[in-house]
Amino acid sequence: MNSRTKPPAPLEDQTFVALLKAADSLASQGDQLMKSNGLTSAQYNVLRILRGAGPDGLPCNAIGERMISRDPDMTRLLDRMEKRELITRERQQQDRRVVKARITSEGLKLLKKMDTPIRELHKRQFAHMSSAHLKTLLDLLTELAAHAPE
Amino acid sequence: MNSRTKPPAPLEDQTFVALLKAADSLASQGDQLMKSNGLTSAQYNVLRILRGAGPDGLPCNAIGERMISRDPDMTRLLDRMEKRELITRERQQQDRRVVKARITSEGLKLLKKMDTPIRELHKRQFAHMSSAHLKTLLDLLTELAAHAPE
DNA sequence: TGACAATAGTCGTTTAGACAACTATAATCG
DNA sequence: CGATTATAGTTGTCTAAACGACTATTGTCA
Repeated sequence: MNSRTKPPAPLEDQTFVALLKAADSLASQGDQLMKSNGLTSAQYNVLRILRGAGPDGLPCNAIGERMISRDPDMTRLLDRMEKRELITRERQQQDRRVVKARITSEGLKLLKKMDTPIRELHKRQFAHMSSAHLKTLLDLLTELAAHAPE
Repeated sequence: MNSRTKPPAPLEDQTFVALLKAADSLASQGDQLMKSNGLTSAQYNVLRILRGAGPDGLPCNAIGERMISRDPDMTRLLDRMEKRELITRERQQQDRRVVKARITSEGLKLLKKMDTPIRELHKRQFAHMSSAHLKTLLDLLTELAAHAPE
């Protein structure tokens, strides 16, 4: 009896789903913002990473390692960005296997234009949360990341 | 002076990135498990939703609403699953606009086979976290979801 | 009732993601 | 040195995602 009420899902399962849903919700709002600037979120990510890397640029695989979600086809992702002149690529002389990517001034300009809207989006997304809760959330997520494989 | 140290990113920005990275990490482990059973995570999601819906099935758009990340092309997602006989589809007589999907016994069998491995994956993913921390994390994520747009 | 709007799903097309096989270069070590 | 292995990136191919336009059916209300 009481056969109609399901047992509650285990805490880990609930958290798994909640984490993915929250991430999807936040990300899709971010995606919209990127898209309105003609970028995918992967492209935006690459630009931010390259801005952070400075004028020395970064080899392709180093970009991949720093991305939020690793792109399995960095070559063609960068192809598209190079075609739009958001980045440049140059094969290294010292080690001719590596190709270093750098952000162009046009890429920097685009990023700069997006900085404020993105900052404000993130503020809005967490606006309802006290900064203590926010800090706790960040700590727990960091803890989670620390134990993730590689 | 001290011009080489960047100011720390605002808490919201850090949390945004940490949330997306954590979700990506957990999800990609999940994806591997799905894939080893011949499913994408979207397909797995649909199967779980349809199992939860019971023998009455669900209209396509209701499936979309319940998914972790809404698929913009439910038709062809279900096409592929119907072709593999994991689900059936049937147009309703009462309202001939709606098509109801139901899980087949083969779909149920596949899900059942995956239940334990998935349960164990989730347990492993959160193994390092005390159940108090886990509960806190779930609460914070739920709070976040509650304030997300629709 | 009959035009208009809303809802549910489908289909065409372009583009990007996933995976594996491949090329080129460099490092290692007997 | 020369064979082997490791690293870095590229390319081919297949499938799926994204986006919009489209069809069919039902609801609304003047």
